[in-house]
Amino acid sequence: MKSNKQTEILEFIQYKIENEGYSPSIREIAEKVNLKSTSSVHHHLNNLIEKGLLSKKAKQSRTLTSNKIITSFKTVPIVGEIAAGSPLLAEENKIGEISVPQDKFNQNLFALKVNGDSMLDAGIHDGDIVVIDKGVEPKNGDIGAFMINDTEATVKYLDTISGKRYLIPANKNYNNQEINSNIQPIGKVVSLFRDI
Amino acid sequence: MKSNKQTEILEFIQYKIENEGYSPSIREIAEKVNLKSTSSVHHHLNNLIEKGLLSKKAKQSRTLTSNKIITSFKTVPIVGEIAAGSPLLAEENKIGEISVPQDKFNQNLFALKVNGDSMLDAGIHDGDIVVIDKGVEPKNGDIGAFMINDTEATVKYLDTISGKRYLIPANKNYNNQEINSNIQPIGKVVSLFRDI
DNA sequence: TTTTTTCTCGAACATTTGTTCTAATTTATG
DNA sequence: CATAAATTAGAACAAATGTTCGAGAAAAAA
Repeated sequence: MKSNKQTEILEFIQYKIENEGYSPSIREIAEKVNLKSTSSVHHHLNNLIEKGLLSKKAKQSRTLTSNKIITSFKTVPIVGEIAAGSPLLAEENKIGEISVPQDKFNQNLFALKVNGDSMLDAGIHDGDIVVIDKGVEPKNGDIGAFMINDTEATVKYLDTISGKRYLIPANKNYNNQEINSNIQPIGKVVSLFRDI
Repeated sequence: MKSNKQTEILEFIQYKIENEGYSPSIREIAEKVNLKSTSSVHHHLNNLIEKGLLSKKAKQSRTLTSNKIITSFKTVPIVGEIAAGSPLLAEENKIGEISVPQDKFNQNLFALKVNGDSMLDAGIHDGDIVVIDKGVEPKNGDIGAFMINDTEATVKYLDTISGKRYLIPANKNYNNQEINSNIQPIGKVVSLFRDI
């Protein structure tokens, strides 16, 4: 045996609500957590309700709700500064989480906190959170996220000038940067969030 | 009678999921939309499913899920152009919905689609969605939403110059506008969303 | 070990709930 | 108006589901 049965039940309920959109029935729970009797599940549910971790309507099916914040939104990690040499999404680089609506549901999303004002003229400010789709390679004219020397993530326009490809800032105080082997595309910027 | 029965049903399902956390039963729907028979509801549900607006598991209770974005997030209406003389949040002005994370949960939130580039230098672009808290009166230096002549909603800086209060655009091509009785504050702009 | 508590099982029961069928009613169509 | 289509109602049924009770098993406490 590993963890607590009640934790197992709670997690299954949360999983089910998050992924299917509705609560499991007691028998579904029983099967999932290897309990042969519905009354056993019932027992645990009452316990979880007493602890304030669950709610439900009496005598009504599939009305379990988790009191934790559980939604069908996708929570994607936000990364800030990248520790030298560490992978982009390493735990040490994570500075928070952001929730992205389901119509952007995608396993390849993550968010990056913008550092600096090099994209100011594109309306991207220092401190803004940009959501990046790792599954989409940025094309010419796109705003993309790029990894430089495996130590720095940056957001820039991508474009080709005279046959060479450049990272292009949206700010006259910054210079274009030719793409070389030290610059790897991470993904395309698909949306922007800002708290004002 | 006003709108379609199926719309009524769909909205109730969405409301229920959003507010209670679980799908209504067919009988609950019947009662809510004034249908005496469960089979009538059944009929409409099948229709909605055919249209791709709903999903459900056969023979399983309370497994309706809306294919629209429905979560425990707060859905706030987006308004665009304001029809002359109509209340800001009138149905006719509504152009969509946006989901706002629960940590911004607030009964006074709504969203406004930005029209024009008068706030470009503040990084607010034409087409951006700004979320407005009606419960917070914008103060000097804040970005606020204001209603002009009850016909136009606008987003501007608010500030006092030489003892007079002005709406101040963030774009040199636009002029300050002194606040008079034709200009009413709606609320404070608290966040910004942009699809790129 | 003995006692107590917690957990589990099995079965049975009462409701809730989805489903189906037929007929009546209303609404649209020609 | 007559006809067809869509909507609604009513009833009955089968399945899913929550609930309860008693007893046994396992784990914890004494």
